[in-house]
Amino acid sequence: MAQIKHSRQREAIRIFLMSRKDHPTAEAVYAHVKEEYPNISLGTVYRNLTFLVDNGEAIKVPCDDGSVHFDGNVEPHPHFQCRKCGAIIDLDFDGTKCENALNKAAATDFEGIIEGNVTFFYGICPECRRENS
Amino acid sequence: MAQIKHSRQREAIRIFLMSRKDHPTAEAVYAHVKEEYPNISLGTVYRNLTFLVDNGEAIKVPCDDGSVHFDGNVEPHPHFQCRKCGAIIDLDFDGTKCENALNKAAATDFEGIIEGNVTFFYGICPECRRENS
DNA sequence: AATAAACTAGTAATAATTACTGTTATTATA
DNA sequence: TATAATAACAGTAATTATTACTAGTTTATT
Ligand SMILES: [Mn+2]
Ligand SMILES: [Mn+2]
Ligand SMILES: [Zn+2]
Ligand SMILES: [Zn+2]
Repeated sequence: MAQIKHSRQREAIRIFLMSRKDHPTAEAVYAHVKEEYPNISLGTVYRNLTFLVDNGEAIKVPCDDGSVHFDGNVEPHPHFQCRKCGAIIDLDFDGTKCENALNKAAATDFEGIIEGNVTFFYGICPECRRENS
Repeated sequence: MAQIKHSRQREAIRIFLMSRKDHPTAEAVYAHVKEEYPNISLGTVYRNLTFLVDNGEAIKVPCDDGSVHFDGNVEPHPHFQCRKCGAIIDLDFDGTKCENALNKAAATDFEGIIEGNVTFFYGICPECRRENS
């Protein structure tokens, strides 16, 4: 029952995450919030990102290349990463049907419990595609 | 055309990976190969794991929790991680159909190129399920 | 056997993240 | 509104995973 106190820094981080669609890293969040709070510490950013994730106000997006990004959009939605530039992009389609089908298929002959799955897409992002052609 | 020279250490790592079904981490590989080659360096393990992955003799399995595991089974197959104990387990079913369907669905209204996707399952492994009940 | 270069052990360096500590900001309450 | 309790902070140190470096060793070729 430890109470939660408001903090300007946490709020700034939250607002920033929600305003972005490009899934910033902890470092990117730090770089931005530093403009408003020049003394903010990187530890504070990490602590609050974890806090927000734990409280359902943000999502942690661990990518296939090992990098970790954050998302202010907590609606479940699939992600895509560009093999060229590493950008993380939202994919706007509903994969629920496929997801459920996969879970069901996976559960066959499996003695454990399949609770769900995360599908991560990769390829070439629109920008890199244009540049390349 | 840099030639490749055989090395006992690399071979030991390769053999060990192939003999395992539990997807060891770099550290776990190190711990084991150290028994046969007490002087082997952790750097050598990392270098060779990367080598094997680059040469199609192993697969790198970056998990949702940030940990990185390795797999001597290079046949494409889906993975599952237990939320309780963290174990990585192979799932023996063919998800190709769903995967293709997902790629197609994802490609709709997407200006980039969807090359593929990685689906990672999570839940409770058989062992943890038994213990818990 | 001699040579060249790939590979190794040992160690140092880097990157990402977490832990610690004394100080500050926030909230509840007198 | 002042006081008190403590959540949260800044600054820094520590940890973890991984990569880079270098002098010496092993492997393959002549
Ligand atoms: Mn997103
Ligand atoms: Mn496997
Ligand atoms: Zn791109
Ligand atoms: Zn388990």
